[in-house]
Amino acid sequence: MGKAEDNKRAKRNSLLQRSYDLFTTKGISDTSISDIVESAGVAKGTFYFYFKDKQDIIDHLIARKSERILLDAVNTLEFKRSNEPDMTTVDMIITLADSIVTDLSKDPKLVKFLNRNLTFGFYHRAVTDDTFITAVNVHEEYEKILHANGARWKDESLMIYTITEFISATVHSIILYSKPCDLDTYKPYMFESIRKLCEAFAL
Amino acid sequence: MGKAEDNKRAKRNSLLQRSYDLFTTKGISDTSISDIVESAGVAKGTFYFYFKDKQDIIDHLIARKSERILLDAVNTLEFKRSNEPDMTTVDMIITLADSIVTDLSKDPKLVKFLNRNLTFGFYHRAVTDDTFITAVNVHEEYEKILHANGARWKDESLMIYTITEFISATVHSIILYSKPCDLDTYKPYMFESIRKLCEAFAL
Amino acid sequence: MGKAEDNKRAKRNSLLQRSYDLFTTKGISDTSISDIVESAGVAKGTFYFYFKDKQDIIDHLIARKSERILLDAVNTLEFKRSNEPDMTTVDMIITLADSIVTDLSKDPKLVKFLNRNLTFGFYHRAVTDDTFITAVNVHEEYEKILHANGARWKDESLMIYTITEFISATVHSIILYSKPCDLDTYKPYMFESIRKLCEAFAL
Amino acid sequence: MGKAEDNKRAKRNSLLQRSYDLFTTKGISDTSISDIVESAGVAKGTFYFYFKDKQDIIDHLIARKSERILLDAVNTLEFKRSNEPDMTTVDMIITLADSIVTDLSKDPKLVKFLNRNLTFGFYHRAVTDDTFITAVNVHEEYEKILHANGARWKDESLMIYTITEFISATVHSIILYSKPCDLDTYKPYMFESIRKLCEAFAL
DNA sequence: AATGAATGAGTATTCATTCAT
DNA sequence: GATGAATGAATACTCATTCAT
Repeated sequence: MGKAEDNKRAKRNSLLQRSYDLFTTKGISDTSISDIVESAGVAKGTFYFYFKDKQDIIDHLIARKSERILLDAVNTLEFKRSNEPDMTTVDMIITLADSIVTDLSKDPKLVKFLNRNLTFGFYHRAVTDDTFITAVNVHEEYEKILHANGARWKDESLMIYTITEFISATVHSIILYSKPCDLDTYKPYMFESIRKLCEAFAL
Repeated sequence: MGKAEDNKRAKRNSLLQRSYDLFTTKGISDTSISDIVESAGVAKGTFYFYFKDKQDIIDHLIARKSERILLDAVNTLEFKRSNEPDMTTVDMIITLADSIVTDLSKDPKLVKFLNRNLTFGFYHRAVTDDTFITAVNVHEEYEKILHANGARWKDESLMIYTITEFISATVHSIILYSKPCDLDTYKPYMFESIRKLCEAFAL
Repeated sequence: MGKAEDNKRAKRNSLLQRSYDLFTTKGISDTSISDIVESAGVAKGTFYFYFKDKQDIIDHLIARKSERILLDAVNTLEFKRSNEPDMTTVDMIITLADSIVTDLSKDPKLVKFLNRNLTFGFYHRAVTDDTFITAVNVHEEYEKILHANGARWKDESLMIYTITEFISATVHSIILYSKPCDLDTYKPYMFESIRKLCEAFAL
Repeated sequence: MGKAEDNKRAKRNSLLQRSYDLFTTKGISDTSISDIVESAGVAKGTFYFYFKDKQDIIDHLIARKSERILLDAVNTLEFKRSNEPDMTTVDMIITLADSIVTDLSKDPKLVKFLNRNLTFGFYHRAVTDDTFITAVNVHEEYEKILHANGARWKDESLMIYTITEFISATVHSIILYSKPCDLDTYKPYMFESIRKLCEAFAL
């Protein structure tokens, strides 16, 4: 039983991993299903056993990758809080943002791939498998942080949306093209901006 | 003499207009050059006489449309200032944002087409013809407004970048899918956010 | 098992045969891939499953056809030698030439198709599949004949090159246009010329 | 009068020269009429005033270039004969061949362009303008040389055909790819071969 | 669960040629 | 004689998808 299951999971992961490599190397539209299955060493039909179509595997990849970034930020924050238990909520948010931006700046290919779709994991997709189920947990995780220290906000959901969109939008051109400036130059403005955005949602 | 010139311009405009209609109706990648020329009533070769390729006409369209939105906002502001000469710079920025968002909300197809590329006219393209030349003037126009009343900022360029990216990123999902809320609900948060972002750049 | 293999081979051969017919009837550049697949009764994609592109099928055809001509000449020679074991090497070469020219004269379309590329099988192509592998053997076969009776030459490779180029160049216009004379008129001159060319390479 | 004539001739020559440059640089089929007229600085329609189509300008170019090579050889021979009045006809032919091959080896692009069509000027084309009329004179020139010293041959026309085809066929791959050997290595074999071919046509 | 041969609609792009001015 | 805007047929090649095995 488990053996066949493992085999399936391995094949699926191989397809995901290889297609991600190809997407980030050659670009999405220049990567064909043929390229993917050849790289993964499976037959063409097999691809369609595991994924509905090309967009389907792209969506899974975005969810998977953005989830990792978002959860990594949560972990970083938790570690920091264990040393500084008295952080304000705003400082916690800045910490999350810093982690996200730092992760992204280490992986410009991922930035290109996500293409400002960092928020994807939160909203745009029906929950079809475990990957997406976890993505939902991410959202909950963030709401929990917002409420830490009994902080209250005008609208938590809109606040998450606003800040996340702000980060992924501004960071995009800066990481990929260093335009209109490089990341280190922009970071202070960004953190100050986030701080101010928090104020905008403060009760 | 001018007759032939007029004829050319008319044909070019027809291609631009028809392709925009098709792009926003069927989507960009589902619109073929065949569709465009058929709709414009010209031969296929004619398309390639006026535009280098599909991306070329898309770029011209984005520049043209975003330029109109951006300039419309400037005009709206100027009209308002003629009645309220004492507006603060921040209020002027909010006015610009309001005009842009209002324009976009009236034309969701345009939002979809621009796909968060509102800033396109500002940065991403060499200046090759009159369309793009005007786009440059837009940028100057906005810098002028920032400096009205002798206001001073930490970095005008980064400020324009930050606010423009903020608007186009947040507005996108809201206008197209009313997610996570509709525009009227979001507007107060948005304006408050912009106000705060200005603070972040205030000297 | 073998069934699927047979089917593939049959389809491949059908493409080869039909494209040859079209190439020699309408001309190579006036034959489109559409024409070929329509004639072979397969889908367009199928063509590209079996051949890399148009030039690829042309190369295979040239190798295939020139190989047949060249090997046919070897067989003719072997049959003749079984009756006349004492042939001189020069007479053997004339015999080969006669067989080649006779074959070609029976098939002007092939002459046009090969377009002075008779030597193709010898030199110009990496050995990629069985067709081309055989082509290599042809070359060895000819070297063997040159060395029959212990004959020695200044340079066998250059000799084969010289004579093969001589035949394919002179025969071309004569078979296709009977210019500057017809083949029967030219043959004595040709054989005498070859005899003399052999002398030029005799040690 | 003459002025307009001169202008026409200049334009025609410009088209010929520029197209030759493009044909030998980019290749014939990769050179479009657009490329030619752009390079020559005339309008598209003008091309069709001077030449019937692409093949027409190619034919004129081949005639023009091969004529020059062939006449250059005649001049070289005449110069040599003024010093060595007692040359045998065979030596004269070798001298012609040497001149032709030397010219070609200095200009591989021309070899590629002529593509074994050196004999073109002699046979394949109706005489339509002065260029081609001259080409005919070339032929007469060569017959005259064959008859020098009262030499007699089985068939002068076939002899010219045979030797010319021999040269252009063998020299092609050698100059362009140094295959199967380089020109200096091949020259002795070539001259010996030509000498022998002359014997084949000797009465 | 996996294969891979077969599909065929679909696309962008080229270019020789024409003809009204 | 010259122009260049307009043509539109023609073509090679791709690729997501299916389905019999």
